[in-house]
Amino acid sequence: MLDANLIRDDPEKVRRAIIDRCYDVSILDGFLAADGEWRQAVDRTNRLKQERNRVSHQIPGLSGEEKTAKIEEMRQVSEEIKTLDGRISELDSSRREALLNMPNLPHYSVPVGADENGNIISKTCMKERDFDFEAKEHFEIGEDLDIIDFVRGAKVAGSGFYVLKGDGARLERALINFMLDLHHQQGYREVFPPIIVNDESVIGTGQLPKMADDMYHMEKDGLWLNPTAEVPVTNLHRDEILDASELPLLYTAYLPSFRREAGRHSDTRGIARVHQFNKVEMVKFVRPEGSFDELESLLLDAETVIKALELPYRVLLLCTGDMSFHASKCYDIELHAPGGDRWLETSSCSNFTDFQARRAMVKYRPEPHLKSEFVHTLNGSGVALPRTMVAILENYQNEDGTVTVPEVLRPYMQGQRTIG
RNA sequence: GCGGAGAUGGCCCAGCCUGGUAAGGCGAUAGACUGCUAAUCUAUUGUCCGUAAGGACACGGGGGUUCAAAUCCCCCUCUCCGCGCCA
Repeated sequence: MLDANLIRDDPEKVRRAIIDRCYDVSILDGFLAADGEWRQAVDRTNRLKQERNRVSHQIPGLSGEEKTAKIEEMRQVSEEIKTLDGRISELDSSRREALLNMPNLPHYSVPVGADENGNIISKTCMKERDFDFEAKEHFEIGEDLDIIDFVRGAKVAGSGFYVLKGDGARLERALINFMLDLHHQQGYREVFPPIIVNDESVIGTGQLPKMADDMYHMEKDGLWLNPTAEVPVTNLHRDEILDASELPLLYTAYLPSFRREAGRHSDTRGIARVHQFNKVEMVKFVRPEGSFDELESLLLDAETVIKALELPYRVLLLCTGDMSFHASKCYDIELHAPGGDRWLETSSCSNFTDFQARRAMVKYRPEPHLKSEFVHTLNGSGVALPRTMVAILENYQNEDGTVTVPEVLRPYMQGQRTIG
């Protein structure tokens, strides 16, 4: 959510940002109209309430006709206030709705572009692997080794779900433990939050109202299945004023994530796009002034995971049109999957500046007794499991059909060197 | 799920029965005072509208009654205690 004062003071800056991000600018004009009317109405109701308060306090000292007259007068003022307050609440809703649907302002360093073609490859690491045999795709490998079972996943839950079996399940668990341990060493505190979240949380981080159709909703309880650990972890501190001395706060969490993937029909084969997947996530609460440096270090922390796994990857700096709407700046890490010669988005590291903090009311006091301010929040996957699994299976596959276990994972698999 | 008790400012806590500008304490910050510290005194310590002066709002959330609601009425959420159920 943007600062209403900033929008009033510099609407053209906001208009530029909305255009760069390919959103409809009418949302800005809608806000300005509702906001102007809202402020006038608030001013008028405040004056009326002042009058009512003043006279109401005089009434106990009055008697007879004068008292009756004042009471009648105030009854009418109260009626007027009630009508006006109703109008204010309508205006406030449209104001707020416009605010909730307005994207964050991109950082000046973000390239302007309409779609993924505007993204910039900011770094490429480790050469893609050359094969002297025909590389298989991960779903073939998984089925041949009987470690990924799509048929039974579909039986138990439906299309888009899968079962990890044997060394596949063990590899998944090894990855989770390896990543959590690494992030722990990097200074992140491990948490395991609820996997089900309420409306306030999902609004707080910005998935609602825009992404409602992408999440699983439990109507009976009014709750949502976690779409990304960013939601419960960031909302740990919703409606809190943090102690400045405890910033930056760094968290890491392993959490299953759920996406409905409504309306997406391509890319359904395999485990690269599924309804339920595990992810290890990093979340930072930081002071505003250093937040873009914190983004760079967050990216490095995520890259460390990939480097340790010795997988070929590249880092993209996303352009204005391709960033998710709550980010101010975002890097994607893509892993190379040689089976299908594809680049898979495996991590997304974003600085949301004060956008989420303002929605979720996460503040801190820069100095004792000074006015509290919004923190900046950041989030990075470190990293998404299925696509990492794809990259491992495809990059570490051997001609005989086996898969070598990456060296850093062996301690997590009782020293096992190969699968198959 | 049932019964009971609660939720008041950054924190603690009074006020509720019997409606009339949210009392007191703690902590924090600034100033005053004192060789230093402590103590003491004073001020500040939530949100919104407003350039400001000023004003409004805020007693878990939402409705209602009333000239006026922390206080009375209704609905909801959460916490604690007991009972029930349960991996």
